[in-house]
Amino acid sequence: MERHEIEAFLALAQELHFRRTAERLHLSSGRISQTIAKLERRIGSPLFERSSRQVRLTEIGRRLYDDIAPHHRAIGEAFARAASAAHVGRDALRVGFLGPATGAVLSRVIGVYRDRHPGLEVRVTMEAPLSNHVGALREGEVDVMATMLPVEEPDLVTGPVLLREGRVLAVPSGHRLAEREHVVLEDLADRTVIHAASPAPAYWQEYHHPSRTPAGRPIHRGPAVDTVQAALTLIGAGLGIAVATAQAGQYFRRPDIVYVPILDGAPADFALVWSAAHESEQIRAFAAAARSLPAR
Amino acid sequence: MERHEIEAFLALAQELHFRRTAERLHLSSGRISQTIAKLERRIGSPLFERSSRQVRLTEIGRRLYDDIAPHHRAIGEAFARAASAAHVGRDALRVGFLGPATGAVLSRVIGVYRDRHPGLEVRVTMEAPLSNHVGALREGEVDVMATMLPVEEPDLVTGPVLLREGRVLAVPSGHRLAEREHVVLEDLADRTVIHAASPAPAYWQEYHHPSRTPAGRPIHRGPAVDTVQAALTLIGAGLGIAVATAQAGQYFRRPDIVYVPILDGAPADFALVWSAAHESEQIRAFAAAARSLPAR
DNA sequence: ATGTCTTACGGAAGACGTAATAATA
DNA sequence: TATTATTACGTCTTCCGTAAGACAT
Repeated sequence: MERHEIEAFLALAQELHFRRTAERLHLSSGRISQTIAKLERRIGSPLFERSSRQVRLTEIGRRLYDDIAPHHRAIGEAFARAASAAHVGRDALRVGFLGPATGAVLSRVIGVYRDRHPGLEVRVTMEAPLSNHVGALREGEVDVMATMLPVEEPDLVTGPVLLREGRVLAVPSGHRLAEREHVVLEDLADRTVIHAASPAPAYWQEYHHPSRTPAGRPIHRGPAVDTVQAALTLIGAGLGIAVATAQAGQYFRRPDIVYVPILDGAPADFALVWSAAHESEQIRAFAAAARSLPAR
Repeated sequence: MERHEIEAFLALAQELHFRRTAERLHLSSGRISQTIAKLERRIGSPLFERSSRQVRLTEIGRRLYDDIAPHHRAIGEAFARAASAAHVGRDALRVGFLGPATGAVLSRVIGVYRDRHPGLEVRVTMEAPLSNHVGALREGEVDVMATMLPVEEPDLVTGPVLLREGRVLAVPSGHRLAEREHVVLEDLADRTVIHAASPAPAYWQEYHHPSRTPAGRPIHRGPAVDTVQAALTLIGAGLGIAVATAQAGQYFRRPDIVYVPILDGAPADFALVWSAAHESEQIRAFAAAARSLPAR
């Protein structure tokens, strides 16, 4: 009984629907099917009766659900308590960020926080990779991350938005779109767009680097990168173009790259995010300092 | 909190010793160290204080242990109950085996079982691969397996021994050792010996295909195989020699292979093995039938 | 010097998504 | 035909052992 099997089983027992279960766990429905099938082979009996129209718990499945659900929850809570206890009396609040503009706003938040709480220390420890932007939170390397929404993870809390940025398209100077005053998403049709490397969740990829235009025409997935710098190198080499935030135009000015505003690009919101299990007084105070800043 | 992390934590909290914990879980101590380190990073605090002389639980570690140990046990028991319930009223007892001689003894056991319980059906379903010889038990594909000891798995029960076999060395007919009346393990020194493919547990490999002679001289690990037939093909091609059981001399007679008895080889015991969680009345009856046979 | 825990690295098991297939209404 | 669950397959993550390193007795 692996964790992912138990969680798939419990979720399916509640949803009684493979597709909804898959969406809730951010997995594909095929995977849920295989995970449950494997569990049933090991148990030696079906846990669900399914037709293509209905899914129901069997007697053994119902009993198993009642037996393990409270214990599974209790274990989760025990880890949360341990994580919470671990962070009381921690010396410094460790903050991570994604992208240079976020870092700039962050220093203003830190200023307010330091004024209000002179005794408490803050350390900006690291810039996150584009892929796995919340990994450092999960690994316990930072306490708060200033990163790009959407973040739809049940174990993470989304705090105040620090910054809302427009979208630009980064293209090589010689590119056909480089002359334009602005573009729309439809202009991406059939082009090769650089995107974040794979550990990034699918919903995040799709939000920031859509695979289709609003009219439904395909956008080709180009090479995957971990940093904006790497993306720019590839763009300069003519290997693709990339959707970026307006801050790129200020912080990554280069002669071989042109940034063209995307009129209908979904806005990029940057917000504070932290682990629900690790939430502490210091984190709440830091979030409060962020909320007190004038909106930009 | 993955299953392997929880189990490593609980075992280490009991043993307070990395090497012993590793042995208990059939893992390397380096792996235990990394698993615990990762867990501590995620929790955000050490769970153990360790010097190279002593390992102790921290306050947070102690609390976590007390919190999750009973729930972890409860979940394990719930799965065992489900597995047990799944197998009452099952139509046929599915039996697997390893090696043709085992299959032969098995048919005598089945004869006795059928005489005693005419209403109960038995199906010999499959021959197991040399690697992963108990995998079918864990996957729920068979109920009982007649296989080679040692089996040191906490979730499996070792039943009565069906057969004890001596050891032979399988060598190509032209081989220097082919002329010998018999050999000793020391003759394997510096030779290349074919062994079972990798999913087989390390203790099983070491028992059947030792990596050193009694005097400590190395025995080289040759190619890995899944079946005796595959091993013989490789031996015939001159790619190595293999330690086998005496039954091979009867069931796999070939002109290009010679079997030479190994005087001091550890005996190969074949026994019934089944899953503790799936133990049923039928399985106990089958084991009783095996015990009633005259020893060979 | 020995026993202990940790770190670095290459290989392999399996979790995962995609896409084709089957079944039901 | 539309919606659902299952199966087949190739990719990629990460778990794992090996072996070298660091530290203490």
